[in-house]
Amino acid sequence: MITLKAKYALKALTTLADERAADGEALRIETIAQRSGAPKRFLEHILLDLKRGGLIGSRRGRNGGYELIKEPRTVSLAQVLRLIDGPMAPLQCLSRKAYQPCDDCPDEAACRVRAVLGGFYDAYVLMVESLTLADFMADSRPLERFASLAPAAGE
Amino acid sequence: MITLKAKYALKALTTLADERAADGEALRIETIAQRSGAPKRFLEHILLDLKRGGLIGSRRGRNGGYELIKEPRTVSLAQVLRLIDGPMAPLQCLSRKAYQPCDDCPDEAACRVRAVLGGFYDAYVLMVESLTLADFMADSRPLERFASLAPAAGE
DNA sequence: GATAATGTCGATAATGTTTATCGTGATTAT
DNA sequence: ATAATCACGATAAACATTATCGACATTATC
Repeated sequence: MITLKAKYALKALTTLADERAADGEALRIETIAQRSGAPKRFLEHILLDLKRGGLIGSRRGRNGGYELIKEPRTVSLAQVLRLIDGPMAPLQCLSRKAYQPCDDCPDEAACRVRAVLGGFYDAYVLMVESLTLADFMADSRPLERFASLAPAAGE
Repeated sequence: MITLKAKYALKALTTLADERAADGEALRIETIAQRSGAPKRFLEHILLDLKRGGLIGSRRGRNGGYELIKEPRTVSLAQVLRLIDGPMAPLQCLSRKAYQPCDDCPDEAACRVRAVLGGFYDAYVLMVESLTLADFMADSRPLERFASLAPAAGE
């Protein structure tokens, strides 16, 4: 499960990406809240996170608002999930950006769970890094690129 | 992140699978705790969950203990994760075994987040269902079967 | 049948995470 | 000035995670 916060973030980013595609203005929090369905006061914090992450920009004061400052196809799902929900790895000892040894593991190299999930996580990362905000916008079939996986299910 | 509880469960199952492969006896909680590194009193509950899930069997009383009652290659990672951590879907509205409409979504069919993550989750499920306890045991290279994914990273 | 070994299982609790809401301050256009 | 708007720390309710404990049930053995 991704958190609801991350879901709101993706909806907000999609809203901003749509607006950008339409050559629109910066959008107020209120407007983003309405279009994305996120609670306004909660969304404030989410937008701040996205801003700190360099994905969106803001203007304060009258006529202020938020706008996307990256090309949608350069913003990966992985980037957003890491920014909002933190490390994605199934085990902390497998995290690329936030590695930490697991407290319960005396010998990391001997850990079978780590070995198996490590291989799995490699594939996982390829997927979430190849999905981008652009995939959330139009009527794309973004995951047909993973169709090659299907044969693996047969075994 | 999978929970520590799920990690303990996988280590315990691997321990039991190893014992089974060696034609060993049922193992006491204490012994499983030592071999898997899980706290004994916490492990109790985990083993109960695994028993209720039909993966292991137990004998009470003197000379009691736990043993794996399934062929390791018939126990998927997905099964264990669902049993211990609950639904795996990135959104509850995408869960196969525990579907529920998302509270924040007025129109599920129009939800772009759902559409994109849905495609992603399909691939994810194929992976976790094709990994089995057998992959955790020997010196296997379980994830080479997902090597076909690699080209997708190039774009 | 008494005893010791062992699984069963509900209660409790410390800690952290998630999902918010609120008040106040800072900035900007008019 | 004033009104509109973002910035951001404080707070809190609800829930999840990670345990530990005590008491009970079952079984083998003496």
